[in-house]
Order: sequence, then C-alpha cells, then structure tokens
Amino acid sequence: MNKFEQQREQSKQQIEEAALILFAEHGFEKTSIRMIAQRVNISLGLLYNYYAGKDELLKEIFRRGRQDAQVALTPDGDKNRYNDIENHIRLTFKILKQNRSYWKLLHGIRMQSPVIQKLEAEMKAETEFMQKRIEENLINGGIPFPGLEAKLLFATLDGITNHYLLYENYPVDDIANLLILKYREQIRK
Amino acid sequence: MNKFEQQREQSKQQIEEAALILFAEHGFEKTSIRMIAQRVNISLGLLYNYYAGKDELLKEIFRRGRQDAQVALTPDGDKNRYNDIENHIRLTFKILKQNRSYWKLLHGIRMQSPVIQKLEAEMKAETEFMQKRIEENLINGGIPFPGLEAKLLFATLDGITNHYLLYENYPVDDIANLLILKYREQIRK
Amino acid sequence: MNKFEQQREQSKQQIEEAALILFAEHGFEKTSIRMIAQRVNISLGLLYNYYAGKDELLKEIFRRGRQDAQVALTPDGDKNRYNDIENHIRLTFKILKQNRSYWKLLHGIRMQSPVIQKLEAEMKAETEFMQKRIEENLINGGIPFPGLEAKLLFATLDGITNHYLLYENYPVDDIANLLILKYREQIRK
Amino acid sequence: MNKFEQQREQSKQQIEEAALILFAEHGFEKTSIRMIAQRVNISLGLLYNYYAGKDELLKEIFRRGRQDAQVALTPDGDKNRYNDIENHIRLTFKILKQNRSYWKLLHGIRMQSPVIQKLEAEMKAETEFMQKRIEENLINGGIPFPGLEAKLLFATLDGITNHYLLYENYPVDDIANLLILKYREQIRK
DNA sequence: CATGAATGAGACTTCATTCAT
DNA sequence: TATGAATGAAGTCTCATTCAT
Repeated sequence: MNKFEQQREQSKQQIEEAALILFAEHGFEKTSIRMIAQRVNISLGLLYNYYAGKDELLKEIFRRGRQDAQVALTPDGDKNRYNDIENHIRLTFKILKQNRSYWKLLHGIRMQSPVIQKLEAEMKAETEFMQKRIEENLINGGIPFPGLEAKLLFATLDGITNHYLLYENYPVDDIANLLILKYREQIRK
Repeated sequence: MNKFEQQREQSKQQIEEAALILFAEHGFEKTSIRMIAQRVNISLGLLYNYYAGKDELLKEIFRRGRQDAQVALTPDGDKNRYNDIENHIRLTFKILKQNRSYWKLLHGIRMQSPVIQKLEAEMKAETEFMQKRIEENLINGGIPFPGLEAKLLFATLDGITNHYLLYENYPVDDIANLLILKYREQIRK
Repeated sequence: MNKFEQQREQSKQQIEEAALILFAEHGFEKTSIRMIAQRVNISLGLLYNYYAGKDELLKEIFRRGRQDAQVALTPDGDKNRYNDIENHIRLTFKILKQNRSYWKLLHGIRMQSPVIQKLEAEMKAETEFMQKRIEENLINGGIPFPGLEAKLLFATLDGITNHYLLYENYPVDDIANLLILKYREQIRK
Repeated sequence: MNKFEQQREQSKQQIEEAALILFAEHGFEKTSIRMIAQRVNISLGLLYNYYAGKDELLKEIFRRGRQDAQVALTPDGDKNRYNDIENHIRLTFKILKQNRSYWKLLHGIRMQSPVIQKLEAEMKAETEFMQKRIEENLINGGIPFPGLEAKLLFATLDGITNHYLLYENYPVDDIANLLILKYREQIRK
C-alpha cells in the first residue's frame, strides 16, 4: 500500500467513524451527508470520491463492523476452550462495549426491510456466523436440544444487548453473570 | 355518537391501521403521508384534519397499541394463577401474534432517539408496566435474585420477540416451551 | 327586516367583528377561515352561506368600517364650524380610537397591491372622502397652498395614526394637541 | 475573496434584490420562494443553501436595507450643518427614492406582528436610530417641545413616505418643500 | 340553515447527488 | 484530488373551498 492509498484509507476510516456515530445517534434516515462531511471537515463532494452514495457508505460501515466483530470473536488459542458457553457470553458483551455505536446502529436499523434488503447478504452472514458459534458452543457444553437452546441463547443475548443499548445504567455485567450461573447449573446437573 | 363522530372514528381507524402496517413494513421515516393516504384512498389533506402531523399519528398508534396490549395482559380471573411466569410467557407471545405490526413498529423505532424522545412518556409507561408484571410473577415463583431475574426474563422475551419479527419461520412456540421448561426446573429445584 | 333577516344580520356582524380582530392581529393571510369560525363558534361551512369567500368577507369588513367612519366624520350641525381643522384633527383620532382594529387592518393591508386591487374602488372612495374633508377644512381656515397643505395634513394624520398603532404608549393626544397648536398659530398669523 | 465566495455573494445579492422587489410588490406572504427562484433563474433549493428559510431571507434583506439607509444618512462633512432639520427632511426623501422597494416592504410589513416580532431587534434599532437623528436636529433648531416635535416630525415624514409609496404621482418634493418652509418660519419666529 | 368531512393545489423545506472549476 | 454551488424530486403541512347529509 503506497502513500496515496494509505491517506485514502485514513480518510475513509475517519468518514466511517463519524458516520457510524451519527447514524447510531440520529438514525440513518435523519443523518444527512452534509452532517457527516461537516463532522469530518471535508467537502460535501469529496465523500462521493470514496463512496458511490449514502447506501454504499452504510454498507461499508457494516462490512467493517462485522469484520471487527469476527476478529474479536475468533478464539485465541485453546486456553479458554474448557467452557465455551461462558466464554461466548463474556465475549459477546465485551465486543458490544468495544463498539457500542456499531451495535446500536445495527439494532436500530435491522428491522426495516428496505434497508435490510440492501444489506441482506451481509446481515445474513452476520447472523449465521454468530448463530453457528453459539450452536458449536452449546454442543460442546453437552446441552440437550442444542438447536433450540442455541436460538434461545442467541435471542437472550440479543435481548440483553438491546436493553443495554436502550436503557441508562443497565446492569449488563450482573445480568451476564446471572446468565452464566444458570448455564453452569444446567450443565452440572 | 352522532353521524360525524362515527364517520370520523371510522376514518381515523382506517388511517391508523394502514399507517401501522406501513410504518412496520418500511419504517417510520420511509413511509410518507402520501403512501398512507393512498392506501386508505383518502386525500392527503384529510389526515391533517385528524392528526396534527406525522408524529402525532405515530403517537396515536402507539397509544392504541399499548391499550390493546394492556387489555390483553390483564389476567382474566383466577384460573391461571397457579403459575404466573408460565402464564406471562405465553401471554407475551399471544399478544405478540395478535398485533405483530405494532410490535414490529415498536422494535423498529425504539432505538432512534429523536422519535423516542417524543414518545418517552408513553414508552416508559409501556416498559415499566411489563417490567412490573414480570417482577411480580417472579416473586410469586419463588425465584432468587428476582430483580435481576426479571430483567433477564424481560430481555429474553424481548430477544425472542425480536427474532420472531426478524426471521422467517422462527419457531417461537418451541422456544417459548423450552423457556417455560427451564423455569419449571428452576422452580422445582 | 323580518326575524330571519335580523338573525342573519346579527350572525354576520359577529363574524365580521371576529374576523376584523383576527385580521388586524395576525394579518389577512395568516388568518384562516377556521380560526374565524372557531372564534364565533360556528361551523366552517356556515361562513360560506354568508360570504362568497375570504376576500368577500374582507371587503364586507372594509365596507362596514368605512360606513362607520363616514357616520362619525359627518359634521353634526353648525356648532363646530368655527374651526374645522381643529375639529377634523380631533375627530380623526376619536374615530381611530373607536375602531382601532379597523384602522390597524387598513394600514396593515393597504400597501400590498394584490389586496388593494380587489378593494381599489372602496379604498379610493375612502381616501378621497377623507382628502376632500381636509381640503374643505383648510380652505375654511384660510391657509395658503390649500391643496398641498391638505396633502401634508392628511399625511401627517396618517403618520401619527401609524405610529399610534405601531408603538406602545404613544402619546397621540399630546401630538394631536401640538399639531392643533401649530395650525392655530399659522392661521392667526 | 476566493472564487466560491464571489459566486456565493453574487447569487445572494441577486436573490435578495429579486426577493426585495417581489416582497415589496406582492407582500411577504403572497410571494413564494418559487417566484423568487424563477425570477433569478435559479433552482428552488439553492435558496436554502444561503438562507435558513424564508424568514431569514427577509431578515437579511432588512439588514442590508438598514445598512444602506444608515450609510446614506451619515452626514458627509460639515457643509450642510447650518440647518439640520432641513437637511434631515431632504435626506429622508432622498433615501426613500434611492431604495423605494425597501421602504415599501418595510411599510407594508411592519403592521403585522408575527413578522415584526422576528425582526423586532432590527426594527427597534432602525426606528430609534431615525428618531434620535430627528431629536438632535430639532434641538439644534431651537424648537420648543423637542420631544413631541420630534415624534410629530417623525410621524409626518412617515406619513408622507407612506403616501408617496401608495399613490401615483404623489408630489413628494412639493410636500417636502412646504414642510421645510413651515419649519423655517417656525424657527425664524 | 347548519355541519364538518373531504379535497387538492400549493406552500415551505430537505437532501442525495451532480458538476464545473 | 478537492470544493461547494447548484439541482430537483420528494417530503410535510396548510388552507380556502366544496358537498353530502
């Protein structure tokens, strides 16, 4: 990557960061290109040198966010393998806290089909990726009905995420610990 | 109720039904007043004889949806008192299915602050009402950490609701039964 | 005039009074038919039984206002003839105070040609009527350049009226007295 | 001033000139943004790149007009100091003729409170500035009751301005001369 | 006579996107 | 590459007026 490409990459990153925050805060529709450009202190037109349009910018943000999540979710060696469910729950909320805006944007936008349709491929991959991780972990945990249990855990984590993003002072760590506790008891039994 | 009031009420109901479906399907921002008017086959302006604006229409829809939910959640006699948690879970999904569009709208819109701020009072009442029901039920179920457990159950139900609204052919009943099963075991223990 | 006509006349008067106040306060364009109907507690449609439209209502108001002014300006016998200028000045402000809203409306609207065009005939009559009175009075006062002086006095009275309508606590009576004083001195000389 | 600023300034000036003429001719309410844009041959939206809205455009026009008036009213050296009242009267009508549209707009709009309230600060400054000039000039002229006389002169000038703007072929210069004559006599006496 | 539901043209405004420089 | 002026379609909302009852 030469010097020009580096600069371009840096500019794109700045733009995407600003856009992510604004999208998460005000919603995709209510955030104008102007607002983004002003926040990064670039001209209105320059944005179109980097992205074909507003939708493409959104897609790019999702692509980056998904990548970050995947990296973070990738198990780092075998050391934590002894209890994958516990590990998965902890990782989920660690990632959530690391990139709160991304998750807020995702959770705020995924219910509206017009937007989803544009991103369906990405969204689906995202969902299935997480779903699969949970299933694997549950099978490792020796839990019956692993398919349903996976869906239930996925929904539970999603629900907690939602409430964490929605409510002030949400005791996400306490909830996470309670959840872990319940799975420990279920497995021991 | 005289002639005019009847006519007015009928028009309003038609408008709100159409708006609810469109808001749920395309999102609030992407649904134009024109789309709503065309769906009900009324003129653009008539809407403004009934509602001060798009936001007020949204509020009215929420008001009606919350009322319906409250009515449905009201326990009908003593027959199901023996296990309130179970009852609550079943009721939650029964209500969800009864007014899918309302819940889709609610879940699709609640993450975006500008809209939420206008509805905060209503939203808060909604949330606290459901939260309180869960807490009562959990205390009746003799479960430890009732506060955290209530939040966890609330999040779980929210997460399942989310996924039911999001994914095709989601096995909401199976998930619900699994959840109930787990609470039964927890209580028995 | 039979009973029905009397009632009709009374209704019209109520409407015109309300409309006059609203027009004067908010301006003609910013006052809606709805506002008027609500103020008089009649239905929106009923107004159109009395007037062909908003413009006609305005014309009717002007017609009535001009009539009132004419009646008030008509000299009541010969007793005050000895000093017609003084008399005219006093009368002007007496009439102004009697129907402040009418004059506010008139002064607020007369500068905009589209409105004026509709009322031109009435406006012209109004203007010429007052102009002529002043000229007569000035000739009686033995003042040189009676034509120009009439125009100047007319403008002065109009200007004072304007400022009286525009500014809080405007000392219209003091100004009027000063003006009278100056004409007395001019005549004596 | 760089290329963009030049372009911007030129566009703004064109817009404001067109808007001033249209506002003065048809009134503020009856002049649509579209009319202005069409007159300058620009698109509807461009106007909103420069002004936050119609009201802001109006304010800007007033700001510019007031500035022009202030510049014109500033005494140019000592040569005319010997008779300030006379000078002030002449200047008033000179300025009036220089920017007829501005004064027509001002006189046409100042009676309607909603618009005035938005401009009150500017209007007040305008008024007080002129008022103060007159008072100073009257004191210099050795006239008794300078406060009331100032108000009377101000009203007179306003009234003449009004009639000049209102009536075709109004002999404003003759009236002005007559007015000056009367003040000369008053001072001499 | 009286009602107010209904209409629809037209107003203001926003904003993604294009383009000349 | 970078700028921001310019576009124009589309959105929300207002309101005089009509009309069935």
